[in-house]
Amino acid sequence: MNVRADTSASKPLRADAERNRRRIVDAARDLFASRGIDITLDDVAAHAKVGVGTVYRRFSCKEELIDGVFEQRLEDMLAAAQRALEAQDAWEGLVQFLAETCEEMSSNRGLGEVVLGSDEGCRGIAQVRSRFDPYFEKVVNRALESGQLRPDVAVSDFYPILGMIGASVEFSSSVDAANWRRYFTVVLDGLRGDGVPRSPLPGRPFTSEEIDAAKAAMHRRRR
Amino acid sequence: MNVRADTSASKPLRADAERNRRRIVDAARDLFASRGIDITLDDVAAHAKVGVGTVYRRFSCKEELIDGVFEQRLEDMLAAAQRALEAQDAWEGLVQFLAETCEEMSSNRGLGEVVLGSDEGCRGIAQVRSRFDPYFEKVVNRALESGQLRPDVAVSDFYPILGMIGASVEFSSSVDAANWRRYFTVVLDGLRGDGVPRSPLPGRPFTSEEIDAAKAAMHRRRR
DNA sequence: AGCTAAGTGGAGGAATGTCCTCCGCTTATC
DNA sequence: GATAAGCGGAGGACATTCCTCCACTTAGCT
Repeated sequence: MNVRADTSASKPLRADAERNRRRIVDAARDLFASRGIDITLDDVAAHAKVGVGTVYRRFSCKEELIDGVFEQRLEDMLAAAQRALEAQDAWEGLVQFLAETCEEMSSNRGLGEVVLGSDEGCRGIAQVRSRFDPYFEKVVNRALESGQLRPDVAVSDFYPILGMIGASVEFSSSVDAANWRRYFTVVLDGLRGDGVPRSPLPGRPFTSEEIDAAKAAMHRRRR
Repeated sequence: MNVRADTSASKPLRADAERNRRRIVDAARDLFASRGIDITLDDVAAHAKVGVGTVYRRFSCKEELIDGVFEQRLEDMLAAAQRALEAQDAWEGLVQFLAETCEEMSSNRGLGEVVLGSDEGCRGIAQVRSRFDPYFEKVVNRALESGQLRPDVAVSDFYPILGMIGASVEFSSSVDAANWRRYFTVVLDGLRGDGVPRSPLPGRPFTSEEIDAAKAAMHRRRR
């Protein structure tokens, strides 16, 4: 394992080097979004159209790149949690936050892996997450207190629950990228307090051909 | 890719060879259950305490081994579906079937991968599955007709739904292998028709230390 | 007891993939 | 136009997976 390069204030990069750094980060963002966090720095180099050496000179390991790219995404989630707290209705706020997050996960494969993965080696992410947690806790507690969220769920239950919805996002992605909303709705309805009305399932179920295609894609992805 | 060895009636094996074949299948069953279907035939050989050559002589590729091991598990699922049809209450039947299947998935990591994966190269599995499908369809339709299952779900929705519960099983497995039941219950409550009463969530939510441990384990599993 | 076909083990080669270094060349900047 | 900073990407080191090969062992027959 490598020693982390010094990211804190060092002398400014030469203009061309700074330009390349940008291209690397952009390429990494794209690749993390489309292929998840299990990409190699060599992939990133090819996609950014720079040599591998250039990537390794700027980012001594993948964690630094993950940190650089996803810190901003987590800031977005934090902002979404803050907005959720401002919603008039507690349940609406929670749903809005979860929907935004899942939406983001469906267009960014890496995000789910980061949210449900370990922080270690990613200082920036760990730091944003620690600021995020109390907000999310408030969002959940508010919905609990209003009685709209079933009383026997807890904040920590939302990790496996996000993981579940992430799985349906992944399953759907190769065939109909919006279909996860059906299963998201099912889960929300399961989380509702008694007496809160259900919502109809959006979209339509998969055809059996689509199921086969989705299964084959899952199989392929595993390689 | 390899040509499939002839599994159909060939001359009987010598006693010691037959004994070894057994040990290989037993080892494969254990490994598929504990580590999923992404194991190597070399792993199987080591676990069965035979040489790799012996494994390759009997099973020309991993698919044959998967077929041999999981055909029986799918037969079990088929039997569970038949039992579900015999339950007095349609909803109870469906829940019972899903619970049995998820239970099995939680103690057999490979099963979920086979159920949600592609059949290709696994004749036995494909064949059992085609017999299974109509029974399951009946189980679901009966619950739809009784009004206990929400009217806007379809049979095909149960694939992504099983995938979701599988994800919660995986997330829970390293910390508290029974915790998936909470999320299973949430999903079931989301699938209920209006007017059918909820069930309380079993178990307890994860502590935040357990969440960290589970996230780290997910991370590690991805390697 | 002895013969032989069947079966065995596991070293190791081929193929692939990932990580990362090194150094001769290019270029921004003063 | 000098020079330090930066660049590219060939390729070495290492790991993993798949699978073959063949010298040796053994079951089962006579």
